[in-house]
Amino acid sequence: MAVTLREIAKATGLSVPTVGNVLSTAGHRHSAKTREVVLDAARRMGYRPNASARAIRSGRFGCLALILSRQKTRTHSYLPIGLLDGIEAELGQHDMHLTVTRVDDSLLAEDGVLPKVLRQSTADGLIVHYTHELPETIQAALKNNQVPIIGTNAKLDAGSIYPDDYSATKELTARLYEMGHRRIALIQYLHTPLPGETLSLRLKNAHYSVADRRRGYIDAMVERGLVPEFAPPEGLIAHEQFVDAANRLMNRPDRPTAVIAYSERELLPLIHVCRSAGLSIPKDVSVTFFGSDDQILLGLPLSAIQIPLERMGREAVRCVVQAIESPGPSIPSIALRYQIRDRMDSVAVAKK
Amino acid sequence: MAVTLREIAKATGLSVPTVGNVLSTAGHRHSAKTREVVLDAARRMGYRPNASARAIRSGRFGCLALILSRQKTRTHSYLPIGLLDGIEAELGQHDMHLTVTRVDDSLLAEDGVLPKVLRQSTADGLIVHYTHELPETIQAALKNNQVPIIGTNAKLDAGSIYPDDYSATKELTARLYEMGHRRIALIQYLHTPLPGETLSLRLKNAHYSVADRRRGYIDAMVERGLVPEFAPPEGLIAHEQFVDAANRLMNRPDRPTAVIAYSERELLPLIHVCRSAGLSIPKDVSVTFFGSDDQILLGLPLSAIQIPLERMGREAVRCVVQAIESPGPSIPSIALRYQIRDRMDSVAVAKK
DNA sequence: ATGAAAGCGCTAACAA
DNA sequence: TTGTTAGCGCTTTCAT
Repeated sequence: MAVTLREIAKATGLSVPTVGNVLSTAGHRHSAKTREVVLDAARRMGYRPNASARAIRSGRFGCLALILSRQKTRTHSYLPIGLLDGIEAELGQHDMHLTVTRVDDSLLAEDGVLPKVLRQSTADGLIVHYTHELPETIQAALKNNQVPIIGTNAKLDAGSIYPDDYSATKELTARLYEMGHRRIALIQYLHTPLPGETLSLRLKNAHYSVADRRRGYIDAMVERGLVPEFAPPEGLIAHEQFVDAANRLMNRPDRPTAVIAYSERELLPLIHVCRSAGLSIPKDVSVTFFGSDDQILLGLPLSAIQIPLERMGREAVRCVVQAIESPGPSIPSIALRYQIRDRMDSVAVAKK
Repeated sequence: MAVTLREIAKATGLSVPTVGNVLSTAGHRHSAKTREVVLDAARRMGYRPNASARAIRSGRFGCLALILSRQKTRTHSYLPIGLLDGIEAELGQHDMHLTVTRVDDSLLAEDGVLPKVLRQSTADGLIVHYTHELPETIQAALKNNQVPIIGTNAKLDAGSIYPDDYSATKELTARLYEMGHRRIALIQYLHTPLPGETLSLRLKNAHYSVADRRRGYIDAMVERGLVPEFAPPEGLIAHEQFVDAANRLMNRPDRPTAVIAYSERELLPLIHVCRSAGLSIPKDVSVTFFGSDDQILLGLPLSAIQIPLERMGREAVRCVVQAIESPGPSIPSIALRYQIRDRMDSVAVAKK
């Protein structure tokens, strides 16, 4: 059993509240000698306050829960470390900690087998990191939880923090234009539908950024009288065809001088094709992509348009904590501006 | 404020213990009518038991803490989702939940600014996921925590769960031999030292699997009278040279017919070089690699030697929980066997 | 079958 | 400056 105030009180011959005062809030109202004795004993005995006891007393858990969705059908869903960093940094400011739980996107969730964090009262607020839609049961459970809740990475009318992909792509395209580029392509692959998934469902299930980056790019191009060009044109191909699509795009006399890749996934076939065709990056082709980190692919250092994961985490915590401290009707959504950085290693001014 | 037993008691006209009994342990000892009334009210009012109150009563937090190290100097440290899955699955068996915290690998940690999870008493046990060495201060703080603690992904004398990379590589090499391969190479890049990092320190800081996979490979080769071949021979190169190294390896008349890649990072230059040289995988070259998931690179489906992350998570929880329930002197280390799967898409029988 | 009492560890209010 | 009392939400006796 862990060391309690009572044990320290017994060891020092003082009362429990005295010991508690010295070790937490009101230490200044005690004699130097007492403080010395208590602090010394606490250190020696390895005292650490019981967080649950404090939670009960204060009516606050001092804890937020991060709910991660889990998708059985597709692999490689994961917790971006930048998000966690942002969340933890901001939580530290409020002396709070984090509980993490995953929620199954399967029929199992229908059986009322909710994770413990949702079944019991464990946190003062929830951050739901959507990678896709959550099942009804979970949604209901979340609403029933009488604590503030916010979503990240999803574009909702209220209560979500998401990167502003429309503006980012628009600005990025404008930026490339200013650097002299006229043939700018957006390369964006979508997987062919899963078995049993219709095409329209596939598109509807896609992340909001698929449509938003597309729109931002189109608007910027059209504004400047340029013709938007997508690879592949229909946007939807099987994984094996990625290289072919990149080949078709880059092995043309009027190939683009700048390419915006939707994500890191689009990057690899592109780089491969460029290398094989003897095209130099960034001299012959400028490459930009949306990602969480700069990449080194096939020896080429590539600078990413960095998804503001850390700020997303920070903002999410900030909003939830605010809602906890002064409960209001609802949390407004926030579209986070990207920072299109000044230094883009893999982008060059277009040659005449 | 959340709904409490007292509120339900008030609403139903019953006593707090009665309501509590029905809703938790001893429901069977009450009349059907009472049960009905209580359960109905609880559902209607959205009752969820206060986890902290239970923790106080029971003397158990019902919670484990996962400590992730954070390395400022190198990016891309992250929480493998498979580990989290394993941890959560096993925790669910014990009706426990998970707290996650990151610990800075910087001097800040020296200032006694420990994360709240370590400063306070919040969990019944700790799982420390090492990606590298933790600073002394943190190590000390962990020891002082009077709860069971286990490390993952680190090879220690006691208290760690780690994949058995030696045996895995040895078996894998044997397996390739049985399929007719004689020229088998291990491709394993190490980054050049960071500024201020000596070469020997760089090697010492490397993950245990670097040495273990190397040893397993060498032992298997030597046992069969074959000559181990590494690319690059010295093992230590800069990132930009990865492609050159792969080129040197594969553009030779006596090029290997099978390649074991240390990790996913080694894979990409290899695939690129093979594609560019017109070498077919797996027809001309068999490729295997250590990774968390199968990969599709440049249109080629590659089957990974899967690092047993999920089992690592499960075992870690199992061991810690056991130590919590029956405290013993120390937790023994466990080397987890890999499962070299029967189906290896990217491996073919060697041609004569 | 139900309720009264007690106590887990901690802290705020009050009394000494 | 220090100690006493009380109570947060829950559960485990033990009476009724």
